[in-house]
Formats: sequence, structure tokens, C-alpha cells
Amino acid sequence: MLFSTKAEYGVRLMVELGRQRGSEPVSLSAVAEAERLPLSYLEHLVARLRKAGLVTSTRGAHGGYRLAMPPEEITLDVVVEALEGQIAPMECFHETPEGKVLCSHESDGDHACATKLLWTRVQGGVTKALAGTTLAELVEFSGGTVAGEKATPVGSAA
Amino acid sequence: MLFSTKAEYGVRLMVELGRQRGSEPVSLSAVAEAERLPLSYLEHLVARLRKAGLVTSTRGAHGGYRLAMPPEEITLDVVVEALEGQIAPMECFHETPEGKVLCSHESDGDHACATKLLWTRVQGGVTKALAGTTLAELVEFSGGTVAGEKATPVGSAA
DNA sequence: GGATAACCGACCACTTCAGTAGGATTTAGG
DNA sequence: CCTAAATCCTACTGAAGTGGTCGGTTATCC
Repeated sequence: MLFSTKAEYGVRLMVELGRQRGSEPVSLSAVAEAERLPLSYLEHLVARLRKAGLVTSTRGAHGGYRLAMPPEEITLDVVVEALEGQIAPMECFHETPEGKVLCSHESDGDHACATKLLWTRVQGGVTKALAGTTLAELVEFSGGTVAGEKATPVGSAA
Repeated sequence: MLFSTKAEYGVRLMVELGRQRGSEPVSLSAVAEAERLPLSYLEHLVARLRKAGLVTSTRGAHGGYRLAMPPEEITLDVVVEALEGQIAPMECFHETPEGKVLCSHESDGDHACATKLLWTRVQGGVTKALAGTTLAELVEFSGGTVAGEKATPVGSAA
């Protein structure tokens, strides 16, 4: 499996917040119920998102989480990286701040690193897919936002 | 990390076999020495490649492994899948024989699966990168084949 | 009949995953 | 002021996967 459930749950959490745009902060328990995910596990995930500056939190009663930016500006590469850590196809791959790829056993034998070409292509494919998708798209795809009218607030179903 | 060293080592093993095209079978110990990888671990990996029909083996003294097909016909998606198992971005993703993608919690809530769009794109990116790369390319990239003339046979360096 | 090599399965230390548990702190509302 | 609701934090745990190692068996060439 390329990604673990951390990415899966975390992205769903983000989508859920994206659906509630502009309104009150959404509590984790509401998200947990809506997505049928364990609350205490979501706490760990949302902590990562918060540390990455993707969501903001309000403590105390009626508190919860909000997106730190409008969903159109949030690309999924940032989200997934916050959840899963640096995204590289292989252990030996490290991306420098300028976006260059380094392979740690570059030329450790008598010929060039045979796999670098492959992993570079894979890296490119994944990055392109993630960076080319915005949270707004996913919100739209999953049934659209709930913006002004409170048609189906997140905790209402059950 | 997207892939483990199983893919890394396994691909390098394949490249090493690809460099020895048409000649005698290559022993695992020769590959292990050339790539500085643990022999006994390579045994596990080559077993997967053999079961997938990518390499053929000759037992006994002077035995070893050969590619089952010319490297131009071997695409890396098959190789990596043989080594790592089914390549899917997420646990809930299962590809049917016809190439359709199924998501196990499709419509388990009141709205469509929010993440399917994303993982489908990622899946596409990875598959395209892997299937669009042939073993021959990697052999070329890593210094070319050794075909007729035995310029630098695999075990000769050290 | 060695030496060489593919084969096979068991085992092991270590890390990550997925989740639980328990508490501390902050805040709105009665 | 009290309490319920919520974030926040740390520690723990069982299960699985990773990256090997080891010992032994079988097959084959010289």
C-alpha cells in the first residue's frame, strides 16, 4: 500500500471541514461520527494538520476545528505530507528545499544508480497527482459544500 | 516511503540480469557482490520474481538466473508488483482484472467517497510512471548492456 | 563425490500502524 | 462557580511489516 489510513482518515477529516466552510468550528466528535472513524485516533491526525498550519482550533465548549485557508488554496500534497511525512518513493530519496532529488547511493558502485530514473518518474507522477488536486475539488466531488444554508450539518445524520 | 527496499533491491537485481543479456546464467552471489546486497535476502526477492515468471533459474553448479524475456518487453509495473504485491494507494482500493478501481467503502455514508478522486489520480500517476518504463531503459541508464563482449562481467570488479 | 548453487522455511530485532486510555487544560453557558 | 464540552498531550499496546539471518535440502557440473 502506498499510503496508510493516516492519509485516508486525515483527508476525509479535511474534506469534512471543507464542507462546513465559514460556519462554526466543527468538533472532532462530529467528524468522527459523520465519517465513522475512531475519535481518539483522529486526535492524533488533526494534531499533525494543526502543526502543519492547515487547520486552526478553538478550545473549550463549542470549540472545534476550521480550515486555516479556503479549500481552493489547499493542495493535497501538503495535506498528505503533513499526515504521512515526506513523500518519497524510496528510502534513499531526499528532496532538497529547491526540489532537487538526491539519491544517497549515487555512484556507490562502478556505474550510475540504476533505479534513480525509475523512482524519479514515480515521484513525479505522485507529486503531480497530489499537487494538482485541491481540497475544494474533493469537497465538490463528495457532495459539495454546505456553506450558507445548514442543509445537512455534519453531526445531524445519526 | 512509497516503496520498501524490496522494490529497490529487486529492480537492481533485474537490471543486473539485464546487463548480462544472452550469456550464461548469473549467480545470485555475483549479483550480491556487484550490488553490495545481502545474498540471503536476495534469495527471497528472486523467488518472487521467479514465481511471477520474470526470471528463470538453473540449479546446480554454474547455475543462476536469467531474464525470462528480453528487457525491452519487461515493464517495471510488473516487476514492482511482483516484489511489493498489488500496488494501490490505499487499503480500500482493489483493482479488478479489467483495470477498474473499487473502493470498499463506496457510499457507506450519506455521500460519495470523498477520497476516491484523489487516490484514483495518484494510482494513475504511479501506474503510468511504472508501466511507461522498461527494464531496457534502466539498463541503458545505468551504463548499458554487456552483451557480446564481456567488458565488465558482473562479478569481476571486487 | 565435492563444490556450487538454487530452493525452502523458520526465526529474529526493529519499526510502524492503528487504536486505546487517561488525564490536563480551556471555555461557553446556566 | 460549576459543569459539560471540547482541545490537547503522553504513554501504552497488539498486530503486522521490514530487513534481514540461519540451517538445511536438492540439483548439477567437474
